Amino acid sequence: MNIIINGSLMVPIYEQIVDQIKAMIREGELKENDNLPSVRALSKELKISALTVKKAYDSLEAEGFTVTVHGKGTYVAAANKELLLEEQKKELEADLELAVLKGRRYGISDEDIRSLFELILEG
Amino acid sequence: MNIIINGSLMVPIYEQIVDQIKAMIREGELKENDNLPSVRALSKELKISALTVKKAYDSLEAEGFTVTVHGKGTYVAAANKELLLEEQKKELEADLELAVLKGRRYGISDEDIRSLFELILEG
Amino acid sequence: MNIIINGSLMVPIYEQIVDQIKAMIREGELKENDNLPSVRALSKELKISALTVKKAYDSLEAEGFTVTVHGKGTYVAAANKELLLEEQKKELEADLELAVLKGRRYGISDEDIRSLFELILEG
Amino acid sequence: MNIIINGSLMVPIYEQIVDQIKAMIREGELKENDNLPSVRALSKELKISALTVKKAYDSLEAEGFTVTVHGKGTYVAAANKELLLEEQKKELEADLELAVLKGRRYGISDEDIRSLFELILEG
DNA sequence: GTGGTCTAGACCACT
DNA sequence: GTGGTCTAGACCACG
Repeated sequence: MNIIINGSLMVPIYEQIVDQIKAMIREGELKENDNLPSVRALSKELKISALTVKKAYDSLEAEGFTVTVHGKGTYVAAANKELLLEEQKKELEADLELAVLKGRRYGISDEDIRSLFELILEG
Repeated sequence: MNIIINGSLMVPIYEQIVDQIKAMIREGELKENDNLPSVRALSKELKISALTVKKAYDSLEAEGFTVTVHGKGTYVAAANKELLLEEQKKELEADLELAVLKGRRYGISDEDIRSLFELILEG
Repeated sequence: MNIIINGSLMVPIYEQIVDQIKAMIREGELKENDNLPSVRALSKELKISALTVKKAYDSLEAEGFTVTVHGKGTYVAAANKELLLEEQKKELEADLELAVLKGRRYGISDEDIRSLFELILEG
Repeated sequence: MNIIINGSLMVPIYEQIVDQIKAMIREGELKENDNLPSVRALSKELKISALTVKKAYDSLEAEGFTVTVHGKGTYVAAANKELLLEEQKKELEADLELAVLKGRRYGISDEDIRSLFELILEG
């Protein structure tokens, strides 16, 4: 499981896991009915608390990306990739919009905001 | 005091106050030596706890934007607008970077991220 | 009335007044039965609130250094200069002791504390 | 945690905590990455409000002496002992200066102030 | 009336 | 269990 946890980021660990598993599903790295690693296994691999992995899996299941079968494990659900992509784009859009609005609230010009953005994207 | 509190946001109230007062200072709406509303007055106006306002004011003072005189009130300090602008740009940069990183984590191409961004900026 | 108020100091204004009037009494600049300036007059002269001067005068009277005659004014009481000096020295001693103890709590050597002290005294 | 709160002092409780933890760090009693007691645990131990402990911890973090990890705890940061020592000396210097100024305001001669100081240091 | 500190307890997010 | 935020109200020091 190629998941990378960045502890120094201000993003909760469980969210980083959710994000990356969603991406894997969308990119086909994880296919329908694939078996996710067990909570215990993943928590060992990432050296984090099992509760944190559990929370990520719960979140995925709540959003319909996985199904958990008691006593067997967690599996990738039938995914509508396009829907997922749309959802993720909307989330990204919301984040970008919040940032832009904050910049404007700070009185930073759109030109300056764009420059910053390009710097980051190309950086 | 035109401060707007959004309780549904995930940004702490005291931080919203800090942000908006900083913006007012930078935009000249609040000038050097201007008197900020008293802790109690603002807490009443915004219908929040006095401690929350106090926390915001403490933060502003710690960052050097205001000076507080015991028994008299809180005043706008000699404003270093350039410093403030730099700080705000850094904050915006951090927000944008988080958004971009999330987009990439989602497997969205830089081109698509840029398109979304431009849509927002021009929208 | 040669009283000097330092607003930037962290010492309350009323205390600065009390201290300086005590010193004047001890040094004979103010003698028994001398008339202190009226609360209003002094507050105008020092450009501070009358309440603050009142508080200083109250404090002096409570400690027995002055007597206030209703409708007439405030007068210097019969002062035991030596007692006053002893009192003031004890207060100074307490302040110095607190500072020294804090320094030691911080793990600063007595030699270093002494150096700092001499620097201040000679500075 | 050997912290002693003196309620009768005029020093705020949270500041007493900050002072003593800083001293522990400087003296090596607390080392890098050591875990500070949880806010709740310390508040129980000292029989004070959790918010008061929190305020002390916030202050320590703002000054860079500790790092707080959400949901995990508060840890001693990579200690810059020299910086800390300088800071503490500055604090001591300020205290001593206030005392000396008060003594002079009282009309006590520098010689007498020095005698008092030496008495305390050698006492 | 103004800020400064403290309380006791609540609810939420993260591990 | 840990920190993060917020409340409602108290008491004190200062002006």
